[in-house]
Amino acid sequence: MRFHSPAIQYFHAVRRTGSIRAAARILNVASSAVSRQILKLEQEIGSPLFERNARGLTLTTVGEMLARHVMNVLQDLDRFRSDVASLSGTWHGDVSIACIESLTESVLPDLIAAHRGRARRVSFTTEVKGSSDVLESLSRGEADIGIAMALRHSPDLRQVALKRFRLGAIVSRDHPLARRKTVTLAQCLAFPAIHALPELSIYHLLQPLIAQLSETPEPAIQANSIDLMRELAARGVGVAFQTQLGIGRLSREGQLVFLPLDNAGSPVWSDLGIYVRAERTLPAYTESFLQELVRELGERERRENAAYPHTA
Amino acid sequence: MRFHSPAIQYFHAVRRTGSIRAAARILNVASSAVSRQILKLEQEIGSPLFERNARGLTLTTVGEMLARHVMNVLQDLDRFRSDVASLSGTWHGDVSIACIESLTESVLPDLIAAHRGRARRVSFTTEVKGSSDVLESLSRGEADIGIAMALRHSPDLRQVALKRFRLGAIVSRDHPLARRKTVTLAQCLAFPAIHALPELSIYHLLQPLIAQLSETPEPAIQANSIDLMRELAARGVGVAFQTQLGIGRLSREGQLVFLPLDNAGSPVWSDLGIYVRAERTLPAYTESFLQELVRELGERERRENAAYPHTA
DNA sequence: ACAGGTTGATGCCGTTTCGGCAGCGGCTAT
DNA sequence: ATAGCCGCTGCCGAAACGGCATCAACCTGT
Repeated sequence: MRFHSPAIQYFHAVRRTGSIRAAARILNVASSAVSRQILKLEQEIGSPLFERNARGLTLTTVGEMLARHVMNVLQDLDRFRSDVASLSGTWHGDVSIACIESLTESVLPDLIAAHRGRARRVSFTTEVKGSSDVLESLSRGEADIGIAMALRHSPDLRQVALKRFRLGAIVSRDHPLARRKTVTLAQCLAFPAIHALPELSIYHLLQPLIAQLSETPEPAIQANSIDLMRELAARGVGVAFQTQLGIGRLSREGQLVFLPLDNAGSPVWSDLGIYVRAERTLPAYTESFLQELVRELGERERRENAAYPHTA
Repeated sequence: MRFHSPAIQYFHAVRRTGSIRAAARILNVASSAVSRQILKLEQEIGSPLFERNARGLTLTTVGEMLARHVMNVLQDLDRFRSDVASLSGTWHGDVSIACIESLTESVLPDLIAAHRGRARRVSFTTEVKGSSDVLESLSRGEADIGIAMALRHSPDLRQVALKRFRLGAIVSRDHPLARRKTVTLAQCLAFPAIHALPELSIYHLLQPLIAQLSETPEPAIQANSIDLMRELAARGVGVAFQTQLGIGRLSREGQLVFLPLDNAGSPVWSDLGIYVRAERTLPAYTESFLQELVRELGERERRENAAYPHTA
């Protein structure tokens, strides 16, 4: 089922690896074959596609344009394949997800497990990274679905859904704050705090608010792992800040308490976006999972708003 | 700049012509070459793409799926080409438009003339046909932009804009009705009328209203040409019905009068939709014209509403 | 400065693929 | 029945492709 010119596939491999020889290894062909296909493409188009640096190849502007086209072609080919397969009852393929860490505790594993239970032949590839890296992975065609903080995204991405969750303080059950319904940032910072490093989006949500406070906050722990921060909070080390998404199990077991943040009377929102490449129709099996993901996140958003209603 | 497998192009030609030999003539190759590429494709995919009827080839279900993929590929290739060309300052290509007749009097010629004045190397291909044929042409990839009455459209089309125009009666300046501000259908049908045949969408707009009338209308002329109907009305033959879009010049010269239809106190709307294929990014030159088209139609809609305000 | 490893490009050559030609059987319309 | 399509298939020359060995250019570690 590979009826596209080898030049297309070779170019795609070279772009991903940034090297002709590396691409040749992946493709199981001689590097000379790859080299020649690229040269032929450049002659056909009438413009170089790569800049030959000493250490590998970099796309030129025209190269990036072609990369976009080739990505559209190959991703649409996947969709075509899945359409044909679903016609004959078969239903398989790989859903590739790039997402930020807050989803790894319960949302993503729950969904994937449930989906695998129903569709055994659909496999998953997941990659956890920062919000902007998630968006970049999508743009580069390395992931099908992306979940990230809703930043400004490039026009080649499409925001499928936007869900907002309350940012809150995470404390162990015996923390002095644990009995409160909500907390303000000032109240939290009276205690040792576990802060996010700038590479986490939470940092950028909280930093402006912290800057507004008059007092200098208590010296705190800094970390770049949602997971680590949660476990530190559970051990009573201090107050951590995140959405309720990442603390499901420990919260249910009563070890952790989630206290919605209150900033001058209004909630602090953390906006989560679900993204796909804009110029693309998803394969049926990917689309199916995407729908479940959107539904599930919407459900969690709804449940959370019911649990912690706020005055408009 | 043809770096895609010949199989893709051949398949596309065969689908359009419905015949291998006809495709071969277009492609300037031997029919055997085309036949073999199709056979290879079918073997590669593992399913027949065409049903070999005595009178040419018809797509199978899988064939239609492939047709969709191939259309996506080739149309995106056009976009890529235009991107590369615009990088080097060149700016050419062909904008293919399918539209209904009401646009041919002034909207389309005005726009195309203006655009050609600015961008000489952009050519246009226009095809006038009925609303459902317009939508089908788009779906089949035979046109880039479609303008049609806003019917229910298939999901592979995207409605870029929706503009509503008042349906009205068209009479010559010395017609007894010509002094009125608005007219009702009953008032019009007291005079000889020029009716649209069912192949025009106006028929489907007016038929329900005519059916509501108690009296049997005066015997009337029927026609399937907007142009003809307009000229008949100008000669005082009777009352015609259409939007103001199609009577620009004759209206300006005072020969024709447009009387907005009033049906039980509310206007009768004719909804015009602008469509493109959904799974597609348009070439820059096409996108540019599309924007002008949307703007111009919006402008006409606004002007018309100002000229004939109606009570909400 | 030098050696060893890496990179992409190129000449040579066997293999594969492609396309043109001619001819096949099947079908339709006259 | 005949003439004109249709798509399919051997046959063969031409073109494209891929593998191997080799080259010059470059980086890196010593």
